[in-house]
Amino acid sequence: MGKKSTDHLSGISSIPLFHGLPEPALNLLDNILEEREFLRGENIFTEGSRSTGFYIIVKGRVKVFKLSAEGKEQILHIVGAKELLGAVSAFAGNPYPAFADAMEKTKALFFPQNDFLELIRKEPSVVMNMMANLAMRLQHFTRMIDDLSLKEVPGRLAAYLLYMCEQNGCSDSVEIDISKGQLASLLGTIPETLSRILRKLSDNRVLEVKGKKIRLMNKKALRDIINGIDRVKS
Amino acid sequence: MGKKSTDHLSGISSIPLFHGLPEPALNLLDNILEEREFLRGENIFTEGSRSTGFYIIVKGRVKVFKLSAEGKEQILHIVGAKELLGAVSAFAGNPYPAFADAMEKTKALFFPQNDFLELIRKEPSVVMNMMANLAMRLQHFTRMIDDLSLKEVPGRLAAYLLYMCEQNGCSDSVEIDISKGQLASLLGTIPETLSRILRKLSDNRVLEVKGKKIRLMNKKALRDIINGIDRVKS
DNA sequence: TATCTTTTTTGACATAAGTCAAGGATATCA
DNA sequence: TGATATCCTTGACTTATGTCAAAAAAGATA
Repeated sequence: MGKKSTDHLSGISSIPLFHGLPEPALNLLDNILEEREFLRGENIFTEGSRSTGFYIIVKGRVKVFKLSAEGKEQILHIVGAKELLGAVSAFAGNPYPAFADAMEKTKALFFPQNDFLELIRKEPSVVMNMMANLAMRLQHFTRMIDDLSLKEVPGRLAAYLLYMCEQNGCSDSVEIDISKGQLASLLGTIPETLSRILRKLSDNRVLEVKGKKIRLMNKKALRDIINGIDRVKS
Repeated sequence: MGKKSTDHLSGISSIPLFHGLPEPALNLLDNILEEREFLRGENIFTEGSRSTGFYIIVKGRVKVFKLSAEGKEQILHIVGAKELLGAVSAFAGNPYPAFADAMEKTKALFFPQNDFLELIRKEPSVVMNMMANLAMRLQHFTRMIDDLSLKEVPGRLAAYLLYMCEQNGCSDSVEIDISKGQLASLLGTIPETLSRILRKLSDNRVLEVKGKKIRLMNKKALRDIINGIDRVKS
């Protein structure tokens, strides 16, 4: 793959899936992986279509989502750099269960299904990393199902904000890096509802919303909302 | 493990996770696996507790569920014979993300975490089977999230019934093997709502409900309901 | 069979959240 | 910079589904 080989190698070893692999395995990978680029909004795969492999995102972000009959979208997750896309289907040999669109200009490495089987034979440890990845995602979905069915929208929002806050070292301020419409979809609701809830929490001095920047003024209140002790209703 | 050894061996090879393993591996497993029994209603593990291994269900059924702050339960899945219980947490090294209770007298094989790492070194192919298992469950959750957020309760019920019908060779008749209250929880709703919807579908001759036996009189209508074309509202 | 418990059904009611529609605010691009 | 498209907000309204309470039905126990 000429010029880009070294890029690949350094890139490859920084991918969790390939952590700790010996040099020969990395070289093998370098020959297998195929670089692909997607524009903002471009579709990467479609629900129901057969999977021929999976992607490792290098740069950019991809939203994986389902569509209702009326076209309402529910984002399942957002896949960012160094994460896997479409691995479950590729592995299980099932069609893709959801859509995937690039949210911005995205660079990814495509890993063809056939080559994967070969790699596993030569380097079984990869599978361990992959299992960890699947396990993590399962836990994410478990929490999501929990949220969707047991919490009301303000609770899901509060959980999301507190979670985001923790991720970013938690300076009491969260910068949401997706549109509010997309956030609504991620929370399993619609923009109008999200907007109203942000307003109410703002009025009650639980949050301070400035565009995409949200300050968590009262984390205790947020935790209470998650637990159904809703001081915001009134 | 004396007398039960051969039981184990025949049992073990019939577990998808251990399909196709050579004799020595099976013997190794026989020494590792620990038989455990649970009574109806007995708790097997609790949300938040540390996992020390996972179970392979031999007989009986286990419900895995989350609890809301007010005690409302959402069943995530029901684990039956030959399936894995708690594998994700055991593997990811995280605490259990949900509760698990035996729904009836249940026999299971416990697989301690430490021994698992050893097995993988000796028999990496097990991991492949395990990944397939995780992948399948991920797809199940994907569908579940889809249902919970994009479909209304009648749609979820319809999807459930049609799915069950397909599973059982589909003689147009489904015998639900859990209580209606539990089914409500599985569908992310409450018994009252489920009862009302069953009533309505009965009145409209889409279903015929006799206790736990449900006949699908009009599958086309059920499919329409899933797609939001709801002939039952009126 | 009779008694007790649990599950299911029904009714009246409350409410969270969705729909529809329109006006502002922001971003994007020439 | 101005023009155009997208995103966000707000209001009025509807509705699916949850809550509470009580009766009916079905199972379990003695």
